[in-house]
Amino acid sequence: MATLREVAALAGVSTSMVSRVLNDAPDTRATDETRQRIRDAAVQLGYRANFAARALKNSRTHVIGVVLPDLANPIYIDLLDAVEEEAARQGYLTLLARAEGLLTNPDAIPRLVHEGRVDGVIVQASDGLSPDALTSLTGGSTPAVFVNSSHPRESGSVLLDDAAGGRVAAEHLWGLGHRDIAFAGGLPGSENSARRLEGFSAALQGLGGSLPEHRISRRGFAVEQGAAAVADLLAAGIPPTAIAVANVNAAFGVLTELRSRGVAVPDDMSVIAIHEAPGAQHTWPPLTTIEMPLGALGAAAVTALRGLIEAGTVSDTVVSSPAPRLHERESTRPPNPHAPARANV
Amino acid sequence: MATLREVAALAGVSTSMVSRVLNDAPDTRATDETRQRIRDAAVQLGYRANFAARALKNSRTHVIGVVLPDLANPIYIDLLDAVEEEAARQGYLTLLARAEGLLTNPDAIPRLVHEGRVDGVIVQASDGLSPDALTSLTGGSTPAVFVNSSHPRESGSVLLDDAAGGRVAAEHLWGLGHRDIAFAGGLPGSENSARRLEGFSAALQGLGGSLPEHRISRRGFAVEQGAAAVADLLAAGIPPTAIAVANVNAAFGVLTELRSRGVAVPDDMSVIAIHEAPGAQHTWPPLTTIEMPLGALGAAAVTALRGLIEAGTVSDTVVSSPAPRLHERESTRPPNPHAPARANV
DNA sequence: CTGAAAGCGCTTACAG
DNA sequence: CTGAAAGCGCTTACAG
Repeated sequence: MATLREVAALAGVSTSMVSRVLNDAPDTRATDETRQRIRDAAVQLGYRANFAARALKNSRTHVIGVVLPDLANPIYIDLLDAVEEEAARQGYLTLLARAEGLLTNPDAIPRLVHEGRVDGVIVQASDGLSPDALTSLTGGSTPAVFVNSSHPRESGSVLLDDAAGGRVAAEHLWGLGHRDIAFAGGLPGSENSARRLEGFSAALQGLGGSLPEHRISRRGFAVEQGAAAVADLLAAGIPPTAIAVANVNAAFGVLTELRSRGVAVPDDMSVIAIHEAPGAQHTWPPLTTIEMPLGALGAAAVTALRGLIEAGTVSDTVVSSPAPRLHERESTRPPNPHAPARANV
Repeated sequence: MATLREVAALAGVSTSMVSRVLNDAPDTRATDETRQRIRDAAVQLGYRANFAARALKNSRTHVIGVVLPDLANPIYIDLLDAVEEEAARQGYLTLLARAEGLLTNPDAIPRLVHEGRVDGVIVQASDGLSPDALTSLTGGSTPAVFVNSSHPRESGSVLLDDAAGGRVAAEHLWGLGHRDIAFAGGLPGSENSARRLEGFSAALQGLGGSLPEHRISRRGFAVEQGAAAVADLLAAGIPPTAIAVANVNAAFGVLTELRSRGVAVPDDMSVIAIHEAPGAQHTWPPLTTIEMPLGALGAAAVTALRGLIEAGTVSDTVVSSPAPRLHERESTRPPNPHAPARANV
């Protein structure tokens, strides 16, 4: 691990010169010959600027922290992947921060910044967190961008176009001929879910249909919560012919619960989910999904965070491009008028 | 962001004292009263030791890098999760490094260390990499622990007890009554797969069975490669009554391909896979898997890396506890003598 | 029991 | 065109 000093010695110049030349500092007027000598010396010694020294001097690490509730959720992984990739493109490294400690210890996120470990953080908050909890997460002064969740005023925010996702789901089901459709949403407090529901319901109305309250369940985005939603939705009366699930993980639970109740998908009931996940192709039947632009979301988050870090600019972005994309698989089909559940009505 | 100096000023002592007290330095004999004054001042100012300054002084960052081929593979995510958790427990933070850049740019991993960004790296290499490629990955002098893959001499290694995984698969299938079993393995160069196959084959022999060469396919661990394995294995003659797949991702492909060929699982054929994955419960039929101790693997990797960093101790570990654990689901069942494929023999 | 001083490896006004 | 010097915020011998 050669130092600047050693490079300078080898090149026969001052450390100042080496620093300037190697960093392409503006208005550095060094002879081409000098530049070359410096470059050669650096290469010869395998010189790498020490990160800590640089960070100390510049008060900037070029590292961003990514705070995720957990790694089990494929949605978060896609986000993490996109963030890491875009960060790398923009010259930043990615530090992984688990939310577990962060939720029990409200000081954890600010500390990352106060210790100078990261220049800022991108946080995907858990769905249930209150606005107050979110505010206390970053302690106000931390450069933070909240992704896909509600957020404090001082922080940036990057959101999916959830309503558009809901709309695509409604249009697909309607186009297939479904007229009695249910919606399995996130928890009552979830703004993501509320927006998806809104887009879904509005689209249905625009098409001449409607989404009555008893066709709505708000159990949450997790697998077991999807199962609970099925219980709600099939509780009494005529079952719907299709269920739109606000999250692909919940949809896994929906599929399993439906099967265990003897409801055949898609013969008796169609199922569509918002968000794509690797597992969706391997369920039985393979799940029709609406892929949301998580890659673009992650990239937008990185860009927003840089704006906050470098210019103090807080921005709120809705990522609407690329548009939500339908993956039509085998869990959706035109409604079957002879489906057992409806046949005996 | 208060500095040591400010804390010292507020407490009315020297910065030396503050540093010593706050770090609980050995043989620091400060009055209890002084200690308290210092602590109070630190709290009052919200003091956090600057990470860069500390790293510069100590030549140690307490950050480890995790190098993963990609984030799409749930196995790697489990590993990442475990590493992050154990690292946190041991006082280390986790920097995520993508292998994409690392494979095209052989200098990338050593650079992380040479720049002083991380103290060492844990790398999960791609399955196909040659030993030479692995060696050049770390350039020899980088503290590195290779996980679940072959590795250069100077680096530590932490391996799963792959043979045990193969054995559990063989025993389960044999116990169910299967006598004609196939094995869908990783690529020919994969040491992981070779060990699983070895354990599998040896167990079968111990039980009085055998695994003839034509019942072995070596197409790889990926989904599509599992599909290719099915093609191999069903190519001609009597099909086996069960397939053990060396990797759960490939097993997804096996399931899909079997279905598309009209082979019913588990009626016509049983399928079992090594490694557990969230998706395995949601396939149809739900996939019987053998969960390998990835959590313990990740933790062992962190511990091995610390040994390398702090004591220069290179260690090779095989993680055999907890033992591979069978998740019996619906893709395995006793062989059906009337299965169509065999009935017409 | 406590402090002054050097130094980790950089960057950047300032001076020439 | 180039260098000497200060300083980023710590830690740790060394001295008293």
